[in-house]
Amino acid sequence: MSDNPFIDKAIQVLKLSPLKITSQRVRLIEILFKNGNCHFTAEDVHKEVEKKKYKISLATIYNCLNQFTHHGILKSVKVSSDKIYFDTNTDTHHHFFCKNSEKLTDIKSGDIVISDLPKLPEGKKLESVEVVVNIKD
Amino acid sequence: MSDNPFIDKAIQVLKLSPLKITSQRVRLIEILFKNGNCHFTAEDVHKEVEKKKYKISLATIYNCLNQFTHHGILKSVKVSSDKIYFDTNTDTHHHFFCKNSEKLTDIKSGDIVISDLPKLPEGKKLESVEVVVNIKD
DNA sequence: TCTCTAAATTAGAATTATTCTAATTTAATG
DNA sequence: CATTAAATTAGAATAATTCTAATTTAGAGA
Repeated sequence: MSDNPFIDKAIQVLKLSPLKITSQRVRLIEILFKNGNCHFTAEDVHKEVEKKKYKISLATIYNCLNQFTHHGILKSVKVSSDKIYFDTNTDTHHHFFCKNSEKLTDIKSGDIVISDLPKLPEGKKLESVEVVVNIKD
Repeated sequence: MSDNPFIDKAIQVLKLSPLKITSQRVRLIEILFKNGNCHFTAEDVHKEVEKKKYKISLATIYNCLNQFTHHGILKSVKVSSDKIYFDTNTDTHHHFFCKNSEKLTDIKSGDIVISDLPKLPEGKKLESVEVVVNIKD
């Protein structure tokens, strides 16, 4: 119990997963979920780790971000940037991506409505629908 | 005049741009537009260049793909893959991306309808809306 | 047609984000 | 506790893309 509901919830999901509870993973979750819904690149997380003087290697940061994504703690988002973004909001939703600041912001569910989905190519199954609204200053 | 309307149109756009008409650029356009609407990675183009025994370096392929994109001959598409895809269809449209084959296919305009767009963050301008429907086998 | 210059091409090096390797440490089960 | 599979780590490796600096070329103007 950390008095922060976002951190608590993420730790709960971690505990329910087959992943072990290591100090690195707990600290990364604290960084990621401190302010609720946020978007991070691996480098963002790395900087925050340095600032807090935690000893967590970049390899572990990448490992954890990927495993968290596989276990429903994070979502990954691809936009027209060469970095992978990780989103602490795992609910279905979409994004603004600002080309100037290279920052993502959530579009809250309902603020964008796709009223008609195309039929999928023969024999394929739907995995997800990603909408990115690119914006600039 | 090449008897192929896709190639002819792309060459026209090239001629109207400030880019010079080099043999490399013409050959790349021939490869890209031969079959109308298509999707290519730089490596796809490189393989095709090798197959045809053209002497066009990978650096030139990258340069040209990027310049073509800046001058409206191509569009670039980002999906959850580590490669950049280039699309010969520059009209507004969206994509299926198959996670198994790593292939893009067009969703023709009208087959997907976004009936409600969110209001943009204060002071930002709309650049584009990208919809990717991820599918799998 | 010739000259000239900015643009284009090139090979290869550099960069950048990310993943891999193999050795060491640790969580947590019994 | 003892054990072992999982996690962490430093550093090397990879893969896509961009950069560098030297050479070539397109095409405008004389």
